[in-house]
Amino acid sequence: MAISERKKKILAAVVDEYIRTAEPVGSKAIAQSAGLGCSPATIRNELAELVSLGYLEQPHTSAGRVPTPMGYRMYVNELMEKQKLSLEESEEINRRLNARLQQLDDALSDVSRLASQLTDYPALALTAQHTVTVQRFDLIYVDANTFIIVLTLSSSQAKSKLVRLPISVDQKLVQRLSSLFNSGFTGVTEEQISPLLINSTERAADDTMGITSVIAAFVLETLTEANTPSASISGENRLLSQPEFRDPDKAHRLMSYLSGGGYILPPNSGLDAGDGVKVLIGPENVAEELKDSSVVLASYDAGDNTRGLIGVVGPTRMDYSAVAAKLSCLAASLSRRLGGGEAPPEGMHNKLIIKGDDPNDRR
Amino acid sequence: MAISERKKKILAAVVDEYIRTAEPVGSKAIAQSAGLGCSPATIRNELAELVSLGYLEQPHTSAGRVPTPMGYRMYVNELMEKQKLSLEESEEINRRLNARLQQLDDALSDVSRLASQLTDYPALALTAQHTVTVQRFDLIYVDANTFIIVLTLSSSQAKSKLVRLPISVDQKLVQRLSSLFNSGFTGVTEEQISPLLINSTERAADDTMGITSVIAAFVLETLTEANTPSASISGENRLLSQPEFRDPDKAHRLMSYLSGGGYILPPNSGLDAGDGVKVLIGPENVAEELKDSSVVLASYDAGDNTRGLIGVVGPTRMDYSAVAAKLSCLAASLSRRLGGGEAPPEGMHNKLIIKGDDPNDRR
DNA sequence: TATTAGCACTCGAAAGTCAAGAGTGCCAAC
DNA sequence: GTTGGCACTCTTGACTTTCGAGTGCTAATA
Repeated sequence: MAISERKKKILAAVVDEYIRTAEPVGSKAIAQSAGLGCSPATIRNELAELVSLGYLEQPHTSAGRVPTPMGYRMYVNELMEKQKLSLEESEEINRRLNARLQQLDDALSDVSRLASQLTDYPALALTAQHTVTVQRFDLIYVDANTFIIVLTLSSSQAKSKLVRLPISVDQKLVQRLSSLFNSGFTGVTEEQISPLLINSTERAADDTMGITSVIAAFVLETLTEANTPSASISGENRLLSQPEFRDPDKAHRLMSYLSGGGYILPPNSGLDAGDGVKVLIGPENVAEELKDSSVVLASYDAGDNTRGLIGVVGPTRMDYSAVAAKLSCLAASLSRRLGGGEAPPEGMHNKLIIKGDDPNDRR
Repeated sequence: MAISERKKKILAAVVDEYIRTAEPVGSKAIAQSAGLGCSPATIRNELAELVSLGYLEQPHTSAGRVPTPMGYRMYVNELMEKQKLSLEESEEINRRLNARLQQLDDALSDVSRLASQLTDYPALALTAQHTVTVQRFDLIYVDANTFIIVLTLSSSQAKSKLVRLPISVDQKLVQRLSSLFNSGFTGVTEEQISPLLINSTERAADDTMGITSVIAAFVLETLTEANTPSASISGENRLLSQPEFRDPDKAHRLMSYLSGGGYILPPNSGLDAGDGVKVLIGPENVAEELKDSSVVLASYDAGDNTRGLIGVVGPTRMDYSAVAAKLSCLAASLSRRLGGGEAPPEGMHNKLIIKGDDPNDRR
């Protein structure tokens, strides 16, 4: 349904103002702010129509207007001015991202923390489900009681573990195991590692001390960890500064949903491609707990043909424009760093160590 | 100053009751609960004295009594019955700890999350400052563009990184670098790694491609990370279910202090030894933000001659007894797993990967 | 026909009032 | 030293009142 140009301007003004103040906005305020030269009375007529069209609502008869989810949707799709970050701002983001990613590991939680700091809302970072295999297998013999397992994964990470044994092992045995694992366990997925395979390796290596199973356990553990999509959430506490979460119960419900590793995405939707930013407004969310909050999502190229997500959660009255701009810049920076086989900048190599939040952790 | 036996009983009853209900407790309630056969009037007299001694206070003239920090202190030191966990409970803790630690990495955040779940308060886990060195150094040559760095640390961890280069390297060069690093970079602390050392290694290896500095950077990064004391905090949101944090501003202040990696400990106090549990009540905390909260801390043996801390933060009206019992059990379990050079149980090896929370993250 | 000024009306938020109840402090009696 | 009794205090919650922002409608106007 088409809407007059003026109605759009008014709707935009209502949303902008409401985002700014969190208070229902009245006709007078609009008459001043939106530069269309007409009186409050005229605006009131238009507002009444916008209400009956479903874009706005009134908390009660004699209050100002508040956008409905449909109103926000219209705003996000057509009305809001796409905010461009200034050059300094986007360089700032790059710089901070760089500073973080130079650290080892924990990229995911660093990214979510950064997103939260940038936007001042709770933020999350997710990795996609993924099928990682072992590409190469090394055992380093240290001494009779000690060796190191080094796995090179198809995701271009190396994972290692120091194993100390209460018994002595023969260097020969370690070498045998190394080459057996290299032929038997490379290129296989997590599911293909069967007790059968482990047993036959154990026999072939002539391993009577159960070392094979220790190694196999590490391989499995590592693959499981690398395959599990994982999430990191930061800055839940920032919810509390939003007036819509002044009710501690409401805040608590959402926060514990989030820190329980809440599932933000519609399960089928997958992570879509492109650097586009996706906005889920209020009831558009599947999770009951999010029905009156909004989520802004941006996806990034995590290399190894997978994509990850960064998102921000806030009240429906969220500064969509600013958040979208920042997330999109952050996602682009991340993609540049992690993605696409390009040689990354000096000293930086693909690494996005997957980090587990236990999804059973909800309470 | 000595206090009559009866006063102690009464004080204990007040604290117990207040912990349970969060409401000021009156003389009548005590007369019933504490099994000392005397009337409310008698109790009132005693209460008045306890107030003037500083153990209790009244929110206003005609309200029940509430413990002061000094009252809690007395309670914690002498009065509270040391709660013993039932065998099932402590086995439950062990079991859950085990389930978590079998995962790779992230031990710290798993531990804090577990502590928070057990106690239903926000919890944190800290590692001590630490001086880790490289014990052994391996380079694995993969192909002309790829090699793997494997560091074995004095903390009995192995850390590895896959390095892909845009240029080709000679296998010989990799070997030379491996042995040079093994002699030059083992046993040295982070501070001892100087540009001088790096330069001389580079020259000795005849490395014209800057590979030495890539490796040295990884060594430095790894040591820095391993040496940095780090903290993980979980379950901040649980604060919101405490009536004393119904005020969102108050809750917000404390939560952002905590998730900013707040410094809980008096800077000089160090982490003390022993499995004792330490309680900091209200104003005993140094941080302004904690002045009206309490902290319960337990230290664990993190192996490698260092100790770590687990702690729980809550209102001064905290169930000290239960929290102390749980933390102490958890710390003991952890110590058993990480500490003391003992061979850990099947499949478990020393690993407490240090995980960074950026201390500059405060806002 | 679209816009505007004017005005009565509505409703929520904030302030004020009041009664009920829990708990005290004190006194006199045991 | 302990207890029952009683007047007093202070908070809490319910109820009322007031105030003001904002509306919807109508009639006048461009």
